[in-house]
Amino acid sequence: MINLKQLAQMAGVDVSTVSRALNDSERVKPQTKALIKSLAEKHHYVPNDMARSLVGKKNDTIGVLVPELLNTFYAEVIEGIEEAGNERGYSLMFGKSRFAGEEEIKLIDMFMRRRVDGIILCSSSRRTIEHLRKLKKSIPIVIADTFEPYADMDVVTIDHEYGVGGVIDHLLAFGHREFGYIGDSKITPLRLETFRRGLAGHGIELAARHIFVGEERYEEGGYRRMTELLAQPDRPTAVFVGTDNLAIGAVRAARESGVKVPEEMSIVGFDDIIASAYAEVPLTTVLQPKQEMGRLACGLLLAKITGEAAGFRQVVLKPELVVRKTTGAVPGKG
Amino acid sequence: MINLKQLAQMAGVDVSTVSRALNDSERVKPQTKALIKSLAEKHHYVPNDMARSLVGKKNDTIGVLVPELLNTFYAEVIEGIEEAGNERGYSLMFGKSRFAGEEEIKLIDMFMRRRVDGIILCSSSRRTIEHLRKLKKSIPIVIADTFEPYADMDVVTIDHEYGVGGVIDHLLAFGHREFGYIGDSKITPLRLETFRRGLAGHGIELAARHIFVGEERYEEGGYRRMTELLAQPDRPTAVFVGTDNLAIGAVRAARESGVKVPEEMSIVGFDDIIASAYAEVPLTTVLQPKQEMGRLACGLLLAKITGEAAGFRQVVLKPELVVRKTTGAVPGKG
DNA sequence: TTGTATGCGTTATCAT
DNA sequence: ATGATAACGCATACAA
Repeated sequence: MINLKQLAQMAGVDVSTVSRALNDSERVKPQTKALIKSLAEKHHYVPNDMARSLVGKKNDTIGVLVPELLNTFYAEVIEGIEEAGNERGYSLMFGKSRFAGEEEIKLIDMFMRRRVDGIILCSSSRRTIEHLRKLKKSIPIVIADTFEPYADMDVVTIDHEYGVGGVIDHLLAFGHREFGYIGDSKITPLRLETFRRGLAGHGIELAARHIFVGEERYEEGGYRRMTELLAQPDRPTAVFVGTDNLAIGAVRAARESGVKVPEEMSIVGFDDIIASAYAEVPLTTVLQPKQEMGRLACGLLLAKITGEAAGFRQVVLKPELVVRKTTGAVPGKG
Repeated sequence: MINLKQLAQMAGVDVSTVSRALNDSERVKPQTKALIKSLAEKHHYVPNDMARSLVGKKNDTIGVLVPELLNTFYAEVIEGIEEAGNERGYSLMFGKSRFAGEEEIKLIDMFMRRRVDGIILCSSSRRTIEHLRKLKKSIPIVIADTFEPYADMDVVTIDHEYGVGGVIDHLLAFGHREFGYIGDSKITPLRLETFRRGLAGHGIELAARHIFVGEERYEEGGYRRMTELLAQPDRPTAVFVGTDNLAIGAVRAARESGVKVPEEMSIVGFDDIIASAYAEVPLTTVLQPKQEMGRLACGLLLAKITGEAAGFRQVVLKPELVVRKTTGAVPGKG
């Protein structure tokens, strides 16, 4: 792969002249510039950004860390980040943490070694957040989709209280009083807590025997947990499922067990992933503005990188309920 | 951000000693090594991989180019690439081309400027392939999920003939003779051609009025195209849909129009994305080994990077039909 | 065991 | 308008 020096030799000029010519400097005679450019073209010269950013400073690269890729939730967030970044000439480097704290820290380390200009973390663990507190002076960092809007960091997240509250109000309005919950151990713990607290606020207790949580985060997990729930002697009339991925499987399990949704059981998801509108029964769920989160996170980060922004900002989005076909009135109460 | 030189000053030694110490060289006294390491730890030293790879050569980074991320098909391929890469210490840099040739070329250029060790391209356009022919001497490149197994490049792809052939045989065995096709303009053109040719081989013509192709690549596109197809005066008994994303929408459109699937119409997809097994009616489709493709592509690339492999290899996978619930006998012929 | 010197590819600051 | 040179952060062959 050819470099400036070789180009300089061929053109019979100094490297510095070549550098200037290729960077369209005014201070180089049009003829030599033309010569150099044609030479560069001819020999497929590709500048070495490693060297360039060594002397310069910036990279025009941001690191993005997500737990998993198969989850379209994260794909949408990334989509937002990518667009916002692209518009301003940044490319993405990314890593997948599998929800593992050590992986997160390893990948953050890699990002730093690569001298990315900034890092966006999605759904990172609390432990990792602690780790970040030490790094945030060295490099701009934005946390997306986190549990709490940490005041000492740049954060983009949603108002869980509001989102889950919408679910509860919706179900209460339909007359439901017996609730169940299905979730996973990584993504949804806060939703469970918020749900429980919200119900308690209405004097309703969420029975432990109606709570099903496990590792699996996709349809299969929801399917299995709903099957377990249906095996209980008494069955709730409404179930809140922590993510749409799980909810889609849960709806299927219910229907396959002969339980009509929503006639005999209402089910509400969370996220509003793409598949939800096209599920077996279009899913009632809480819309997280995923791409928006990505865009905002990237915006915050770029503002930090360019120095436009000082201090830390917390952006808290309101996730709105989207009522579709999996929720209805309590059986027998029309 | 601290560097070797500063560390050297603090330790009262030369940079080279620090470098050796941090790289665990034998040629440094245990005591000084310990001192230097503790110093590095204390001051949060993070090596600069830009500088390192400037002098060295390698990057331990590979560039991955996909058309889109929301498509779980690509997410799965990436998953495979990422795993295979991770195992050998490589991280990913990636870009999204939106199926646009110019975007692809721009991103490839970016990868090269960043001096990635190699590039994997998914579903790249023919035009881009031409472009790559010039670059493949400068950098290892692997093409994944392409139309043809170009003999002069490293390629991982599937045997379309075989996959589509399986669909045709399956439908013929059910007695179908009237076929329709739904696809998109970016991903599926080859599938349409293969389908048409395959049918012709059985003396069956695919009528133009039963072919629906458009831009949209997700459920909505399939929904719309199936709606159009159903508006035709005569309706095929079986429809091959070029991707599962489209197929899921197509099934929904059929059912909402009162056409029972598979009783009144058989529908077959292609890809076997995660959602397909959990669709409204579990989808009969052709399984593309996506993660496997990713792993293999990455394997080929790493072999090229490390110099283990010479020449070009074409890996052609056999995509197998997965029979689920959207296909059945021709109506009235039980 | 440690230091010296050189080079990686590029940009930038001087001169000329 | 162009050349010489230093500098970016690090690794390494060679000396000591």
